[in-house]
Amino acid sequence: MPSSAIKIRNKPAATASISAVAERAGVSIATVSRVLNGTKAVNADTRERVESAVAELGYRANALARSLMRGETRLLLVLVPDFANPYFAEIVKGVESVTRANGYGLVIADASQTLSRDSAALDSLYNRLADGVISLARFADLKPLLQEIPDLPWVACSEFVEDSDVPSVSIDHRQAAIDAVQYLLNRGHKRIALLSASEDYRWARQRHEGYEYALQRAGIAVEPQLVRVARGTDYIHGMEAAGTLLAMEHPPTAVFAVADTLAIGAIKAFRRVGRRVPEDVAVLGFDDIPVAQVFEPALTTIAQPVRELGAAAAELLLKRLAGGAAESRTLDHALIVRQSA
Amino acid sequence: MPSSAIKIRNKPAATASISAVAERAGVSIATVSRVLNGTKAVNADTRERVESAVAELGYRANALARSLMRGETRLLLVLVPDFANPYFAEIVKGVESVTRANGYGLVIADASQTLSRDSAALDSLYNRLADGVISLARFADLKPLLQEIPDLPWVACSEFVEDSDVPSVSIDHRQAAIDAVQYLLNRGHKRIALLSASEDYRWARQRHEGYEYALQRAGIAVEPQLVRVARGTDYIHGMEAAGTLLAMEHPPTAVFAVADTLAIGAIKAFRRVGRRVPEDVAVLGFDDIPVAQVFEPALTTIAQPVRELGAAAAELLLKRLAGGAAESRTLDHALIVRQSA
DNA sequence: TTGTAAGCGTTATCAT
DNA sequence: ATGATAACGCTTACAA
Repeated sequence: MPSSAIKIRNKPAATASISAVAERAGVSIATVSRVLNGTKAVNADTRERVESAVAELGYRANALARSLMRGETRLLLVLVPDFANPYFAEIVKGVESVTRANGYGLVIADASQTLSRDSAALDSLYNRLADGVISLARFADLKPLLQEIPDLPWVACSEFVEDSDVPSVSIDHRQAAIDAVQYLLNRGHKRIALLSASEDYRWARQRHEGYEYALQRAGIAVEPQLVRVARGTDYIHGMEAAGTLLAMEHPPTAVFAVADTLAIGAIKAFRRVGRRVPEDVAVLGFDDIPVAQVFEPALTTIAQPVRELGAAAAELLLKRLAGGAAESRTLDHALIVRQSA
Repeated sequence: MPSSAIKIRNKPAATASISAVAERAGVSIATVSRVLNGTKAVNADTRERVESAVAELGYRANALARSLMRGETRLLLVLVPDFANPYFAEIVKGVESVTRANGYGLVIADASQTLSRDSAALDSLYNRLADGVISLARFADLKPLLQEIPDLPWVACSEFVEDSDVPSVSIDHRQAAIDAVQYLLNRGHKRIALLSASEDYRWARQRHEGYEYALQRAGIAVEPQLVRVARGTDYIHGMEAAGTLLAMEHPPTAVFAVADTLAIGAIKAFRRVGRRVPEDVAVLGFDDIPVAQVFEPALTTIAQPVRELGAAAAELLLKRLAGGAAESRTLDHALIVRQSA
């Protein structure tokens, strides 16, 4: 016995292939394939022989070879712009609940800017590895991405692709923003600021539009100084962007943030300069992320049916893969009134 | 299962194959392969012909076939127990930063309980699809998982596998807990409660051990009533578990929570019954998640080098794939003092 | 330098 | 019911 007592590699032969199983069971590889897939009738005793050979060898079919033959991988590619965002995480869970039930696996890939820029990367990594794509990627990244994986069924979730036949699942971001601002108007606010995010996200632009529409509908002029665009969607970006808001000559009495993280950042910034929320400034968020209800003041916000969004996107894609025509869907949002506004 | 109505297995030249390129360029497929991979010298003009044929046809090599031949996929499987947890998300980012630089792609899979239970699922979905595995899965799920993908190099991150040669990357959870509790002791606290999580997570157990050790070392007896185990790691679970803590006859003056989410939940629960943090009860968390510094009071907590954890795990695995011996690593943690304790 | 051909591990189409 | 055998799209000796 060598002293290197470690190396517990019980698998001496690398991997058993189908031919090894066939040999051991004394049948042809075709028969093995049949019992594995239950594709055709096989005698009870031969089936048993094959099955025990499989067990003894610890055989597992090579997914690569199988997919190559079948022309399908039963894998779906999910493009996520930011793992750290719980919003996307929830959507993925929704996606997974339906794909798993249908025997599909998920390949989740980071569709961050770096990847989107270097178009070849995505292709060389995942080309032909998935049967379809569900994308949560930024609007701005979507088109280049789409070119990279052209001949695959796509479904966009939360975002959408203009001038294309890519179906999408989303809430009506514009209408949701209108509802949010209208709520603030109803509470008597006249000077309402917008804390927006990069409009590389289509939803940011749409919420922005809703904000302006609601204001104009109420006969209130949109003041450019009241619109701040955060450099990202983290708490810190909300703090930054909201920082100077209250230093204005005529500060806003309410703020509509296009994301809860930005809203919380803003609240934090306001507190630092001694303002209270909602007494001095009302703050309304978007997304209803988990902290929203635990933060103090608890966030008044727009909730998206995140899980359902993901599930619907998956259903759409599966339907499309099955040859059916998939139509875009719009799901309902809801205004959740808590304490911050 | 599909309702066998229609089997549209039409592959009407959906994608150009290597032979199409060869034909168009007037060369053999071998030559095409060579210019694609730069594996051997090719005449300048033939190379050009091939390249333009590739461009015209929009040809992209089929990753499946290529991997089947090469015996490697250049894909790494990352097992994540919970997408919604930003802690794991950050680790994945760390992993990605190094894998991307080395030309490896990531297949991120949900290693939730459901998947771990049904062992066949993991195998049938991802078998042979990855060259190696980085697992963030729960300790309790790890072993069954490991059996499913036996002949693949594994690296555990944050968790580890006892009695195996699976290398791991982690901080010293036990020592971190000792540091945390010692800090509270130094501040004069004698009655310190533990808010723990399911010990399906090995780190939960280790932090628990550290808690007990630090107390005993200080000559303080461990009181079972002061130890509460939350049913999960969400905010709500922290609220639940901490709820009755202050209703005790001799309530604790400080709480050490094994996760920031639990800590925040606890603070929320304490506030509900009119207690102030840190004046009435000090609360110390773990992980330093993004909200920790924005929440009020800002969380005193133990920070893990999350990004580095992921990067180190990836480096370990890559090294192992390259044939080298990979050794487990322990990274440093840090106590971050803010306001809650 | 280039082409021929033998696999890689499956599934699918024939016969038998 | 079972067995040859031809794909699937690629890489890589081995020839030419």
